[in-house]
Amino acid sequence: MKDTTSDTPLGELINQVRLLFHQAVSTGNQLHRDAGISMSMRAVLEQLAQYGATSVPDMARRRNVTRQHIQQIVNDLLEAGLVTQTLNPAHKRSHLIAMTPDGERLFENMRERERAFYTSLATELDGIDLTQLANDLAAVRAAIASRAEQIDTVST
Amino acid sequence: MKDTTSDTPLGELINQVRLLFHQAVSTGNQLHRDAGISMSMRAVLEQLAQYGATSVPDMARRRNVTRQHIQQIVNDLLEAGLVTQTLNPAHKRSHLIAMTPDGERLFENMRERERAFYTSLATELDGIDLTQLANDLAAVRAAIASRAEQIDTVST
DNA sequence: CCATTATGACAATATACTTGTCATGAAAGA
DNA sequence: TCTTTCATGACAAGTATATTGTCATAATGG
Repeated sequence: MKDTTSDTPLGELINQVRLLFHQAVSTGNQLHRDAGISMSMRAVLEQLAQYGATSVPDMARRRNVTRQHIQQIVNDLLEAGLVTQTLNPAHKRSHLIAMTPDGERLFENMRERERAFYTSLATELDGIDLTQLANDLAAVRAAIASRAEQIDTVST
Repeated sequence: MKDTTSDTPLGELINQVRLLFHQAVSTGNQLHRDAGISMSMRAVLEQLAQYGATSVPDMARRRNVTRQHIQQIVNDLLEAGLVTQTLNPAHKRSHLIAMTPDGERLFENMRERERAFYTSLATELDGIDLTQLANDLAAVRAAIASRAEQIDTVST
């Protein structure tokens, strides 16, 4: 079973990254579908759980996406009552986003489900150093990003 | 510099996969933007270059996506004159998709550009076994996919 | 104080997909 | 052969993740 359509190592890696990305999003959404939570919303909740109350622009900067994108997700979470706006001592206009008790409860449930799912994969993932894998991917990404900056219609 | 928002190895891996996926798509589009080719179109062209003329459903099966999705891309490529429909000896109704000379020329240009880009990354990627990385990702994906099948509102 | 930058709010667009439907042509079994 | 089932093409709409653009206003920094 050949899943590749590429003939260069990097091309093949990117190909696998794409496949795994879609699998992960799809499985993640499936896992949490009854909670009405998308993977994007999950990512925002995770930041709040990990770093505490954060402003929208700061979350965007941390994830390297546009503030508008985070704003959309946060608006959905606000509507769902999973986060609230609190005063930002450092900014009068830009309030901090914080999890509500409901949000915390829901997120913990999600984590529980994920833990169970991860655990069930233990056998299949035996022999793969996931942390090393993640580090290598980060290195590849950094390399690509640094070169990509230099592209400026350098076409053939 | 911490790019993670996760605290489990698998979660962190998925996180890096997402980041690299977006970086790759964005860089790929940037690299080929003057050619008017998206990464989806590129993937179809690559299949045709690698396997020769193929029917739409077969390409979809090979990439594990819906035939409708491939059809959309192929329609765009047809409109751009980069591929044509040829008679399928094995099927009267389902024609084969083949690259036109224009398509082949364009694809070769793209590959040339990519090769140059990859080469410029050699130093940064030194010490990383991209092939091993790709294989490991494929294994992780297979593990997730096999478990995901079993999810059926197994919520907490 | 004034110019620049940051934020929020709103809108539109892009990309890579999916699901759904329907007519028809092809394949497979009774 | 007949007929039921499956595959394909054509078309439509929707989803998920994210982007770019614009505008008014608030905050910051020289």
